[in-house]
Amino acid sequence: MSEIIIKNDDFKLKDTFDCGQCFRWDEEEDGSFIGVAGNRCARLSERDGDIIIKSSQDNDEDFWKSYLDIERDYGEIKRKVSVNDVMREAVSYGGGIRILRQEFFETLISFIISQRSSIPKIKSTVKKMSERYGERIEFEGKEYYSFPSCEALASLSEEDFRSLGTGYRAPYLLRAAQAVHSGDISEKELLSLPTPEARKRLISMYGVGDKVCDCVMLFSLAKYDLFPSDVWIKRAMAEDFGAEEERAKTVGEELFGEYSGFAQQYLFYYRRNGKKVS
DNA sequence: CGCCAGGGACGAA
DNA sequence: TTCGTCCATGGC
Repeated sequence: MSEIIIKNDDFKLKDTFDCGQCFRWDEEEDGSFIGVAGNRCARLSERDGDIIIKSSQDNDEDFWKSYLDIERDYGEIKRKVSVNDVMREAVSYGGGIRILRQEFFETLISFIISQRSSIPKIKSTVKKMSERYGERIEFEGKEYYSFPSCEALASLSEEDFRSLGTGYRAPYLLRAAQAVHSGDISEKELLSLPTPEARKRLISMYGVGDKVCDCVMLFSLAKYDLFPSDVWIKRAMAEDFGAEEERAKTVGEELFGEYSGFAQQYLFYYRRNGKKVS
């Protein structure tokens, strides 16, 4: 058990955990968040502008600094993406967003589950999967479960996935777990590749399309020069940037370059959770 | 390009 | 209560 204090002006727990990038964090009555990352559980709270981390593991500061992307200067990012009034409003609304550095396998599986689903449903499916096939973690007198390893999931049957409520995604999930377990898809290789090449590798996987591919690269592989585009983003790009919907991704990436992923998160969170225009 | 795939949540009727 | 629609899509 350890307590870590992190000072950071550009960080709000709610913005970061509610912007749709993660499925393992829940808000408590007192405004703190409890979640599981790797094989530890933690409670994060805000006090006087600081972030307080109570982790189930000792000497855990390095992990959290990486997971929470603490070393990055988000002030600079916010200035770079503030290219017009809409982006200034988006940044002002969700200025506490940080892009988490999540585990590759967990992110891949979670975003395959996420297709054509809703956040509460995805969260409950990931939780059930972890309870069945993950490792138990005790924290503050309660039980939590780590996300299952690729070994654990690769040995399941399609029916096992179906019984978790994953529906038609079951074969995608099984094949993805097997691909990672066999080393056919490796995080190490993907990290070493530039975005276009990593994208080709990921999108060649059965059940991984444009959207899932971009989310995995952005949320777990620290590739920021991509602009994940879904219906909300397409709508926003059409209304706020005059881009044709099918060109949303291209226009976003041309406009924001290496900051595309950050820009997309501010815009998405603002349009989806914040004040709506028109 | 168009259709379909589970299933749950949510609002309208 | 029931029905229609939506949901951070992708395969065929």
